[in-house]
Amino acid sequence: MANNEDLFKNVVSHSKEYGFIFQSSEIYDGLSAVYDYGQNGAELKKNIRDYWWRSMVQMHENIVGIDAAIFMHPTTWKASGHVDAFNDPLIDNKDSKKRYRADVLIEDAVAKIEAKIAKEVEKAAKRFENFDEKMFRSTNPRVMEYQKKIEEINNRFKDAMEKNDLAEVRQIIVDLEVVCPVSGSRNWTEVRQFNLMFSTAMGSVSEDASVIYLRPETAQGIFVNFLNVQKTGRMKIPFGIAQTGKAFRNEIVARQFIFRMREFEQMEMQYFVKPGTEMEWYNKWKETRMKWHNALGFPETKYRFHDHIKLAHYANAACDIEFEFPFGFKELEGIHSRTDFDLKQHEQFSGKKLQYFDPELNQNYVPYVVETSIGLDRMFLAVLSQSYKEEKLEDGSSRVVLTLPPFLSPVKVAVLPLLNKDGLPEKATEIFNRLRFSQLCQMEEKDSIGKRYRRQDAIGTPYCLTIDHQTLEDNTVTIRERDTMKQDRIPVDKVNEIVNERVGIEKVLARL
RNA sequence: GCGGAAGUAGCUCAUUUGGUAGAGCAUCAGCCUUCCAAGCUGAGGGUGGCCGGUUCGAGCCCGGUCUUCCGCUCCA
Repeated sequence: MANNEDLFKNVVSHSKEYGFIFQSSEIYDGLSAVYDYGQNGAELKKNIRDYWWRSMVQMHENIVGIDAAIFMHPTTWKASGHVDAFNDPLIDNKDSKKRYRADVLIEDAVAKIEAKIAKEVEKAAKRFENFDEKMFRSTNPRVMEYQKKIEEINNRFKDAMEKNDLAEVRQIIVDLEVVCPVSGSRNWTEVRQFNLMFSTAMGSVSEDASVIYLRPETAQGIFVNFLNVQKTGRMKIPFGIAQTGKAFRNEIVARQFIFRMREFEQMEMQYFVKPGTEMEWYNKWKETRMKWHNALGFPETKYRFHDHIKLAHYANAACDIEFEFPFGFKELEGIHSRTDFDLKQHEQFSGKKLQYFDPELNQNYVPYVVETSIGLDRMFLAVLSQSYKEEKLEDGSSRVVLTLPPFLSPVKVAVLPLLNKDGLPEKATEIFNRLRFSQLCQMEEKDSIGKRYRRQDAIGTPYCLTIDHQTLEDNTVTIRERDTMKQDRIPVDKVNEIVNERVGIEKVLARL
């Protein structure tokens, strides 16, 4: 077996060769960190999404699903903290390659001057008996000089930020002779504004248009609809709202194939609970989500929890479920106890109450939230890289096979007439036409049977039905199993029943 | 974002010092064969990532740009 790096490369090229993933706008040289799903990828992705949706919504009577718009009122992102947190002016030191927030560098420089003042004050306090600090500060020429400088800097910086004049921000840093603490040099790049949110304009007339953002996460669509769903669905706490959908982040560095994309799909569920019970539910959902992963049948050692030590401003507990990708253990899913932060923020910014009346306690409260959030594209990559196998066969030949869990496979069954004559294609068509009502099937007549088997192996088709001369005599076909390559003969009448049972999602859901 | 490497047919790669691009596999058509990538015949497919420069002439030299990979950095 090739090493992990080669293996990953092979997975990437396999995804293109067999229609799973293409680079976006490839004929125009592509667009960095944006990918399209091809004919097989779209099916696999849809099946993974379906597995998540069914396990969340269909299997939990107190979880319902919604589909909120990508565009949201701009204030949403002020309330959520995305506008402030994602709007920092950044600058790099060219020698140390370190990146700093420009505003922090300036603040540090100001702090240094303030320290100088403090030193003067301290010295003076020692020198004079009846020291009047206030008087000293307002009369000492050196202190006044420093103080004036600080005000100048602050005003310049404020002006620059208001005008969004990044060149001026850089000039302030240059004028202050700020040096990089690591390299000690003053070799700075331009200041750049990194906003992780994509923005666009809404409104047909440009003067009236307002800036709106493409959502950087789907969660806010759930929070703003909390009361709508609770009231119209007559939901009682604890209950959950699930959603899958696209989110957009203008990542500075986006790499590793579809692991970090600028446009990606999240599958999120926000679970609303009574304050004080959140840790209980947090642990419950950790367990439930891990079960969901393990039900796929991949080795359990491929998954691990990673607890966050440094918590985001909104969370009081958080962890990731990490998966061992070919490039190492990386975050696949996040489970966060978000407290009442989001709902309270939206209450404050919207002026609307977002509270639940608890009939048992006979009182209103803002619920706490436990969130599970998984990246669909990452899940896709996890499934694909875990299923990709390069096998050496007994006869010395080799094959590439995707040992996908059958219910996730893009094509469930391939119907193959052994010969392209003698009435076999007609018989195959008949079987194919019955089976296609319940499963996505393919029928192939071209090329040798062995070649057709390998082609189906390469896209992870779990079963091949082969129609041979015996089929015409006793109405049986062979069913070939992808992983073992073993064949059984089964009656044509039983084909639908057997196939549906084996490739169905039901037995996987039953394991949850 | 910084540094390094790469980009030739769908894929993997050739094209010795600059002289108007080839192979295998794949694809398509036909024939033959039929249970794990068989064979034969034929066909299609490339403005050499893109733009510019040097040159009589550039896939090859130079500059820029885009994309990808590796390392660092960043990452709610």
